[in-house]
Amino acid sequence: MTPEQLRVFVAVAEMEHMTRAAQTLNMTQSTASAAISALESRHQVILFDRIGRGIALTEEGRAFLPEARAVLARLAQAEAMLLETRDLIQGHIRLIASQTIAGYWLPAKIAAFRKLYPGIMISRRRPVIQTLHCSFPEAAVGHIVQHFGWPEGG
Amino acid sequence: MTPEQLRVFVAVAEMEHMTRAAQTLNMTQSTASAAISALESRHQVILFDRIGRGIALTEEGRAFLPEARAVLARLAQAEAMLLETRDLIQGHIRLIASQTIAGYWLPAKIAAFRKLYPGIMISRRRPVIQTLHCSFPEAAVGHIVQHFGWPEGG
DNA sequence: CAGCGTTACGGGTATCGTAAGCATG
DNA sequence: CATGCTTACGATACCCGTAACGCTG
Repeated sequence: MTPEQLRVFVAVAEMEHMTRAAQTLNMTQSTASAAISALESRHQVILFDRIGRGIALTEEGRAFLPEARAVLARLAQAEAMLLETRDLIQGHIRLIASQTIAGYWLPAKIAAFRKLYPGIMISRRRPVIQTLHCSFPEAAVGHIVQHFGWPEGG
Repeated sequence: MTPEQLRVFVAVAEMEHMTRAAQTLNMTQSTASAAISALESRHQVILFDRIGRGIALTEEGRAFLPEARAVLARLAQAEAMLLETRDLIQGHIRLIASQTIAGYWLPAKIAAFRKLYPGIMISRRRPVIQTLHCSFPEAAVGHIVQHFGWPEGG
């Protein structure tokens, strides 16, 4: 019982028309047919009556429709929650580093960091003054260092 | 986001131990690892911290756990409902037929019928008396005939 | 014959298990 | 060195789309 199968079933059941449902789902009609067949045979249930050149929901199919919708809705909710927490991790980090570090050590680290947290923007500045300083709370620095280590191993 | 992946995630998250979770799920530990990896990379989320030689739920993972459980529960409910309606279609059919029909026409039909409705038991009796009769309400006979047609096309 | 669903078949992708690789205590 | 997760890799199974088929109005 794949979510994909449920999506196909819901679409086909709602319009009681396989070809149009397949078009809606951006798939071939044979694919939709196969999905329905798989759903039916695996669970030993007949969801549609093949009547004439069309199809019609059976009683079991009609009863199953709200169930399928509920499952899909719950799953969508879970996925949305995951997306939400992902997008929650965002912000803007400004880096100031010496030429050596910025040239040899940072690039790979920044690439890896971007891959993990696409929501965080990173910008770099050349050190205008001799003294390096960080404009962030130490906690944030700690988090970043924890993920990527410290250049000289200290 | 396959239900299978969710099952793996829930098991691993509950015991925070991949090997034991894999054993519980009757799969190799590498398979479980791959499932978790797929779940994480596809949704751009980190669900577990690989700490030392073990794993621990991240904050997002901990938040996602009840969601995953809810999805699985809802899906199980839908599947149970399907099973229930299938088992509803059950009973016992006793057939009485002439030798000719019972020998040539019935066997294939009975096989097909059993495949569709495993819950229905079918037993056959040789006709002791000349007159064939049916001990069922006509409605039931109608249903059966509708599915399989009538021997002589009448 | 035109519309609609099913079936057969080839290609792509995902998943699994085996086994080797790394890291940790 | 024993434990535990990850990665590489070959095999298997699944899913999809194309095309041919069967059926109906």
